[in-house]
Amino acid sequence: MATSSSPSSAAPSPSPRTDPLTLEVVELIGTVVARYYEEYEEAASEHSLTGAQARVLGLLSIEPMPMRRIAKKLKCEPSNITGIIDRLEARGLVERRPDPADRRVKLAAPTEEGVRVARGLRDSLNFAREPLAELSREERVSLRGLLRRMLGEGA
Amino acid sequence: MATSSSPSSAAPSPSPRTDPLTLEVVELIGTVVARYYEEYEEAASEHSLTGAQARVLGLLSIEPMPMRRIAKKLKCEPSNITGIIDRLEARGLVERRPDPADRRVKLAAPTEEGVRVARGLRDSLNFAREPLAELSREERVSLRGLLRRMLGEGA
DNA sequence: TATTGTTATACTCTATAACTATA
DNA sequence: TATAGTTATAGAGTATAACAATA
Repeated sequence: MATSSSPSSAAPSPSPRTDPLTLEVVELIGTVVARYYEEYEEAASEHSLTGAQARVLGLLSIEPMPMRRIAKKLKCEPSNITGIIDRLEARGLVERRPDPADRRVKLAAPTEEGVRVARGLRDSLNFAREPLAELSREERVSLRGLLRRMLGEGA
Repeated sequence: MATSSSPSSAAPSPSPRTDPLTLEVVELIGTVVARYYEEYEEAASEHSLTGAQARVLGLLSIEPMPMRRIAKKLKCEPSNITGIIDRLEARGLVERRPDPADRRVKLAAPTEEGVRVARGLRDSLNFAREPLAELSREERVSLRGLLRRMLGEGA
């Protein structure tokens, strides 16, 4: 922390755990996460969906998939997906289709109505995320770069 | 403000909803949020706490407060806090104290053990958030500025 | 024998409404 | 009368374990 020597060009970090700057950024990220989450739940609620239902529907609206895979994406137990799909199906937003290649598998796919709701959800989310409009184009490019670096190669 | 001429210096944004750059940044923020949330739940779980319990304990470790206020901070109904505090109290991490000024109020405060657990939780979180270490000091300063701008005056 | 989806069970979080004890 | 905390209730998400159908 205090008087580190830091020899090289751009010292990567003096001591990531205690550095006040890092703690401040961590705090800010926490705030972003909290706000984002709130707004996601709110947007879901406006469409009479729970957060989990909205996440599953959003996932399926990109690509139908086996129940098992949904569980992996959501990082929860497969048994939970049964109930979530049940409720989405009861509302006519999702249907279970047989997989021609493997009769054990059920493919969950959004109905037309489900696609519409997913689209509406995505739109209200983009709207909610508009704090980004505060930033100029250059700043958004900069933010994109920093977030990519933070997230590593994967993103 | 559709086809605004945007006279000033740095054009703030062409059309925040559809601009590919903005969508890309939104996507990245979504990834950060998901990862952050996962790691939070994971850290809580390592201390045998649920996410909600960890959030309440973290809150109280900064400052003891009336149950009602916890509900406001967590944006949930006050009746829910009763159960969460019950479970934290049963584990000896939190206690209910009378408020000398108002006998209706109960102040929730962490025990010594609760303070220790809260500290451990915070440490594992900071550890989990270490992707920031990828960034140089300058980059973190830049990120801090961008996040502040995004979040508006409040932060 | 292994895998997919399901059921059964138990726990936690959530909102709503009614209750109590204070104010 | 209004407020703080609680209780009761019901719905949803979660993990665990056991099951049927299929591979």
